[in-house]
Amino acid sequence: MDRFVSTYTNKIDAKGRVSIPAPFRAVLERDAYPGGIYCYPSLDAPALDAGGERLAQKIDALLSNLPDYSDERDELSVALYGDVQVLSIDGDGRIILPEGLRAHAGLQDRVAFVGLGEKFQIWQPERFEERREAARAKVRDHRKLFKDGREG
Amino acid sequence: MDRFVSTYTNKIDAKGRVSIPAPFRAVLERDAYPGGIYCYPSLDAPALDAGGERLAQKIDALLSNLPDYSDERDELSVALYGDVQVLSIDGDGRIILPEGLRAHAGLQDRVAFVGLGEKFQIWQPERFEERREAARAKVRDHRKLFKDGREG
DNA sequence: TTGACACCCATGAAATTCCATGTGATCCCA
DNA sequence: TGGGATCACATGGAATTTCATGGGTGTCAA
Repeated sequence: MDRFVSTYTNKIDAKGRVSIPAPFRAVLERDAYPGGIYCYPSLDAPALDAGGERLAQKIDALLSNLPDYSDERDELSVALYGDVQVLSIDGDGRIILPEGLRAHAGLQDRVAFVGLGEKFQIWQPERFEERREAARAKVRDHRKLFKDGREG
Repeated sequence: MDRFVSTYTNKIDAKGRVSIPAPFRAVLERDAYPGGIYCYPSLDAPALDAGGERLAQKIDALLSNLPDYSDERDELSVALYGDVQVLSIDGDGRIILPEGLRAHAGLQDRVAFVGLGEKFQIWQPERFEERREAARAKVRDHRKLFKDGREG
């Protein structure tokens, strides 16, 4: 199975274009639908979530459990589909990040592509470093707890 | 599979015309019946629902599950079909929104097209922003329900 | 004859496609 | 194993196309 792994940092050029890291492109080539990739603001982080067709099908599956024409379904649809943008990939493997998405993630001139398995995230590099450090610290805590439990 | 995805805001011109966003048109071209699109007031929001043939079939399916000559079916038929308009698409991909529909959604000079997967909605942009915020809040509340979806 | 509307064309801005360059990594062969 | 040739890839910019929008004209009906 193909996964998005590792982190790459690329530049946004004057036209708002960014190259998708080649390894990610390779994964997308098998999974993306011809039109491009799906991208939307992360719910709980100043970042963007992105992925291919597999990600979109997850959203569909989620909504298909709700009855047609219910308030609830419309509302979730708005949040799940209304915020999504389809970013087309040009011949050189680049996408254009629209203003709205850039604002949400605070992107300026460089972006970090962070592999998360079946999807990836797009971060402002410095912010991602902070988040990464926090995550490491947390893992250390957990390991410590685990170790204390075993040995204590 | 083709879905209506993302949100676009366009202008109503002096003649009452609005361009349907090109990505939506692409979806409609495969799905719409030649005459135009179906459009009607949303049941539970100050907005319009719209879509192509697939949407119409969904409505049919919904009604066919209810017993003939039941009050419920009559009411729903009226609610769903009674206010439906077929809007023809001109050579430049534009529609004209009749007065009745514009009134229901409070449309002035700009409209937001909101992709909802199998259909899309037409909103007065500011109202939609409020709804979008509410929807996001709700999704955050319901997070646990679809932990396996968007947040992987 | 006056609107309402379908059809056609013009235009500027934005997006997509195409081509060029630099650089770092990889490969191959002496 | 060193060193040159090659390739992959990110990046920059030009050329071309798409698209939203504005406006004109003809037709049909009230």
